[in-house]
Amino acid sequence: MSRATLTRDTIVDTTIRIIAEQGTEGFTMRSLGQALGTDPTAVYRHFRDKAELLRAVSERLLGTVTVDLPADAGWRPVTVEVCRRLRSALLNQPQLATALQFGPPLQPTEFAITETLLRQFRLAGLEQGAAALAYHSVIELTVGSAAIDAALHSLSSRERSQQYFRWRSVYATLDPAEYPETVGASAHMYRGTADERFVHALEALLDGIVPSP
Amino acid sequence: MSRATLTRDTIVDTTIRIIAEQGTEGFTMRSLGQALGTDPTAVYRHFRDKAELLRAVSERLLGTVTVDLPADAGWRPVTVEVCRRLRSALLNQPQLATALQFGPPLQPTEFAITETLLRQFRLAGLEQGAAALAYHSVIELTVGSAAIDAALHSLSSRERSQQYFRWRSVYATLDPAEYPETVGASAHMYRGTADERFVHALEALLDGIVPSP
DNA sequence: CGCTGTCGTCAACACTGTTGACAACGATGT
DNA sequence: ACATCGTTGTCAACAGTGTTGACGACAGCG
Repeated sequence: MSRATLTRDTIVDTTIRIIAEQGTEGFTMRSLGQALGTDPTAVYRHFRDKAELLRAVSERLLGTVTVDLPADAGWRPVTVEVCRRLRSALLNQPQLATALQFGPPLQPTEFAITETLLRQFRLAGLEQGAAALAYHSVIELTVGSAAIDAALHSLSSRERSQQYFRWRSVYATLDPAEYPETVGASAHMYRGTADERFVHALEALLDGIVPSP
Repeated sequence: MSRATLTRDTIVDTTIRIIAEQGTEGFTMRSLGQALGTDPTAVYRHFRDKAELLRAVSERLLGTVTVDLPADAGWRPVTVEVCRRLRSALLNQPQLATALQFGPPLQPTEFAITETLLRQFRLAGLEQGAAALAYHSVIELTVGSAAIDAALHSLSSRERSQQYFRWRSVYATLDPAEYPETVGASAHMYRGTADERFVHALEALLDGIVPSP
């Protein structure tokens, strides 16, 4: 019986589970302790503070972004796949922005993402400076898409559809004299899944970055 | 002898000032009360809770986005200008994501932004469905750019430049064998101002959305 | 066996947003 | 002019947050 019931891995596991089940607000040090079956402050034996724990969580989530990528798919499908995975990882942890506050000097997995994306853009024929700008561009789009959809991510797909429908209704019932375009396009707003909208935007961005012949 | 010392406008003013000076973490109900010279709980006579106050703040900030737009500049400069203003407004209030949690049924100013952007895309020749997708795309990019730069926004331009330099150094000193592209492009990362990078990304996105002949 | 260092436990601190009772004050009706 | 009323600032307090320091149980080791 390993008396050490608590380890960094199990703590990170439980943290991810809590956030996935109850959302980012339902995760507190005390709820974590309860889920672990220990005193809440026992976690501080393994992590300096909550920020370090969340950094470890983001490290775990971001670790899946660049693994097992299709080798011979070409730069563009690989780029889309990496960004989709990154967006998915960010969705599971909106608080990553907090951990990201310290900037790039982060975890090894972040460097792997940067390296992978930069390589794809170089494969696409971009110079180093253009590749760096392209990297910043796709990261901004990916983070934004995740931030916008983070609130609805904890909902079921049914509830999400209902929410989209509700928003379309709001747009549709605006004053047509004041908001003609919004009313006219209301049926097309928030159509499909958030992932589909993101991929559409990403494809457009990539079209603009690397114009196809 | 101002008896009605507190009003919604002055509270919103002070809130914006505190967030601008001390960042989003330095703003609490108690610090707000101290800045107002009243008891912290007096604010609750004018706003139901902190969320409603922040909604009023976002309403104030977003109100400047669509006013006095150049009339005959063409859809593209107008779109860029609106997105730049929106990004600037979001930068001043990272917590807007919290207020935005409730989704589109928000304030009138948000509808004005949506209407303006949709009209520009219609002017560019897009159908209603394509305009809606384009709207979602530019919003995602704008929100993401603001989210990424929010952490550094409270810094002075000098400190910001130093931070950028520090990050470039981190990239430059990685293992070239493992991260060749990152090391190679390190000198081009985080170049220029964040606004310039955003406009570059936005221009690329617009190129992809509405291909120029 | 005894020692040492790790690690879970407990109480407590400073802080947050928020609420209900209380009181001062201007405005209002007769 | 007086009493009344509703608005609004004040105060104490509550539940909840992250975090710290003292305490003690336990494993491994000489």
